[in-house]
Amino acid sequence: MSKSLNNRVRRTESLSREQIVDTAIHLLDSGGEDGLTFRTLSERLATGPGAIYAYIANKHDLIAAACEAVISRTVEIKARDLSPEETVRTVALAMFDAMDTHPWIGPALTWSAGQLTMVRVLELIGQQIVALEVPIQARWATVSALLNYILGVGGQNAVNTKFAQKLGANREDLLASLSTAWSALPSDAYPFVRSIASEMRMHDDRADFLIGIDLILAGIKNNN
Amino acid sequence: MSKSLNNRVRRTESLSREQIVDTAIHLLDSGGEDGLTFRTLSERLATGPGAIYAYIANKHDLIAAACEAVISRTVEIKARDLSPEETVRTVALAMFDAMDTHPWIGPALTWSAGQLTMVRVLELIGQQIVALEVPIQARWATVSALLNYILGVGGQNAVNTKFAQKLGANREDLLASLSTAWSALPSDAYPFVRSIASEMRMHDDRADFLIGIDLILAGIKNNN
DNA sequence: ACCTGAACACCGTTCAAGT
DNA sequence: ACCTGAACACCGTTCAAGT
Repeated sequence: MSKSLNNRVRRTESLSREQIVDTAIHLLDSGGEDGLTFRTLSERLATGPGAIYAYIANKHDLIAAACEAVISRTVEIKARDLSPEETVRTVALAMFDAMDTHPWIGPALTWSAGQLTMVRVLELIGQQIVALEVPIQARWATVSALLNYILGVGGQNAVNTKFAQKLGANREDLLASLSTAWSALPSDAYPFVRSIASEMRMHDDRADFLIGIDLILAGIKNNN
Repeated sequence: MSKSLNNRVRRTESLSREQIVDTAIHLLDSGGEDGLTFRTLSERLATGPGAIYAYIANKHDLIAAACEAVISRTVEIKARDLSPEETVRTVALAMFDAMDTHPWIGPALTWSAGQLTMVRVLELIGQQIVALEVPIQARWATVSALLNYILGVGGQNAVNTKFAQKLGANREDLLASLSTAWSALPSDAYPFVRSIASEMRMHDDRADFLIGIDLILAGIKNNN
């Protein structure tokens, strides 16, 4: 797609695509998706808002490029002596941590829109699926399930973060008030929700995420 | 929160919250999140944009209310003579279909922000988890995994739909071009992605979604 | 040749003015 | 008492004008 846009030959100290993306990541990290505007971005880069369009097509492209930059760093995992299951866990946790540090990538990330980095994640996980001897007809659906789960948690993470910062509350306060609300539900209609209200309050997102991965891995083993 | 906003006593044929939400759902269905603006909405309702704020706090609230309306219809599933597994499948598929018909609810839906309808889904699935005799310490994480997966797929669905309509292409064309791109990847670095390129092209989102649910259910059984 | 930044066509939201 | 719709403070994006 961007074959003809080779800017490397220039020697002016002017704008570069990499510089723009890096600054965008900083703005996204500190202010979420709303924190990134072409006006603040161009201000940081000491230029006019129009100048950015020489390097980037539009805002969607800019966010996609920022995602790529973050995930490509995440995916650089050396193949150590790990079992297929351990490798899947490692990759999944790396993705979780990246989406936790940069909540804005959650909704922007998709593995089917042709983002090259997500294809690399797909390859990485897919190879473990093969190593786990999943029959060939089941491979696609199995990889789909894992990736959907991983990206899904990232998306939920983003919603929660946004919700929390909109209310100006921290995570603990939010969980506490939600827990209280759940405990106050009628016990005839909501026995289950009431029963886990206190457990929910103290849950660990990261640990629960991994339990979900393990559940899917256990399901894969069980199906073979 | 909204205890004092009881509008039922009025008898004028003026605006109602329900009417606003219904119109909003129509606009969202036909034009996505961008299709809903206060100007077009108020136009449809034959009023000014300001009038809506008497019934709804802001756009976020409006979308949340639209979600609630859609999901509450979805969740009205009669308890038939189904096994716990079958019930989970039924609920999950109902959610999938709702998110497929209304792609905009995917990103807006979250079960931790106190949306009452999602709590009902949580209860419904949680009761099956209890019936499956998941040990009490594992219940929260198990329900989390299922709900995260369900909502995650919905979120991905939304991204894909948005992507497709932005390009003005249909699903088949998108999958075909993606499949071609995957087949053209270097075989040394991307053996797995290449191997499933053709399978991906013909995959059925709904069937794959269900396979993921079954994988998690199998994992639950395996863990007991 | 490259950058600038005013201008355009939109948003969500508010609130004085009408009826 | 309730609704209206101009006005405000923003957006992303474009493009004539500058250097």
